[in-house]
Amino acid sequence: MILSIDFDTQEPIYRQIRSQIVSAVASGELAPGDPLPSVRSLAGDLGVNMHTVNKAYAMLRDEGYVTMRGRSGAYVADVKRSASTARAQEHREQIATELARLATELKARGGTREEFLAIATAQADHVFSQNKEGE
Amino acid sequence: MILSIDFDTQEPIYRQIRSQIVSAVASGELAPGDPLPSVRSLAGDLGVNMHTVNKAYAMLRDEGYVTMRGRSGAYVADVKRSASTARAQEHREQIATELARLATELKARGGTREEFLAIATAQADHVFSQNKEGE
DNA sequence: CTATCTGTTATAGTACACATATAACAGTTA
DNA sequence: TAACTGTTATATGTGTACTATAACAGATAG
Repeated sequence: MILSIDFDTQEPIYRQIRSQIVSAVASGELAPGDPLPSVRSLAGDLGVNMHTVNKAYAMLRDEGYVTMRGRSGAYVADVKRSASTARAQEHREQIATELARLATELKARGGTREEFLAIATAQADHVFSQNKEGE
Repeated sequence: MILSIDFDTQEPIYRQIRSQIVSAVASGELAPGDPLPSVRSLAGDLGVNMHTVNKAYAMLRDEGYVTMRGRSGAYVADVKRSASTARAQEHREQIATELARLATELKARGGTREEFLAIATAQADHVFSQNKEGE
């Protein structure tokens, strides 16, 4: 998988790395057991510092997306098998909170319930139709 | 309307002020023409600096939520009447982008399209059912 | 007209997050 | 055993958030 960093945006680099890896997990481009590049090599490829990549990896580890195996490095975990975890429940509650926030923003500008759900459905159709297996 | 600031969260104070005023506009608690407290009095009530409130007001002004009238102060604007503005279009695109982001996050953890739409519908029902007129 | 209050801008200081740089460490493995 | 992994420690520079003090132009109540 290829990561691309935008240095001109407000989103921190380590979050960009984290988001793109999560996206790859979502699309199936990264499957459980797949190895991730080492923090040093990825940092070199992206032109960023080692600690920036390490911060992204540590976050992915804390979120359950990857596991570390000593020298072997970082591997994609089977996060989908922990759907009933307390962590997974918190994750869904956080998504619900953010959805409510977006709905409120739209409503403040005159948007309707149907318009919000239309946008949500369109985006869901787009996201959940993507199912890549190999690269 | 009463604002409450959480000093222990990561969300900046000026964003908390801005969000709560937008929420009040969405619920109808604040209607077009309603006056907002002055930056100095609100800062005093909340126990924050004047510039922090001013930063929130400036953002609300740039977003079209409020208008300024010299000494009279800040008033709630009729932002719902500018639904076909370029700014309104950007706002909807930004919401769509964030919805896609949330859908991707849920999918990465094994969530389905139906589960995402179920959460979105539940939140939409909750948000769009709130319609306060007076305070 | 004039004093007052409004948002706004300028300057300065503190605190924290982000990113960098260099260095060293424990654990795993070829 | 040597090499590579993630991890941690320390230090530096930059940008944002918040505070503090001060002054300004514009609108308005008296």
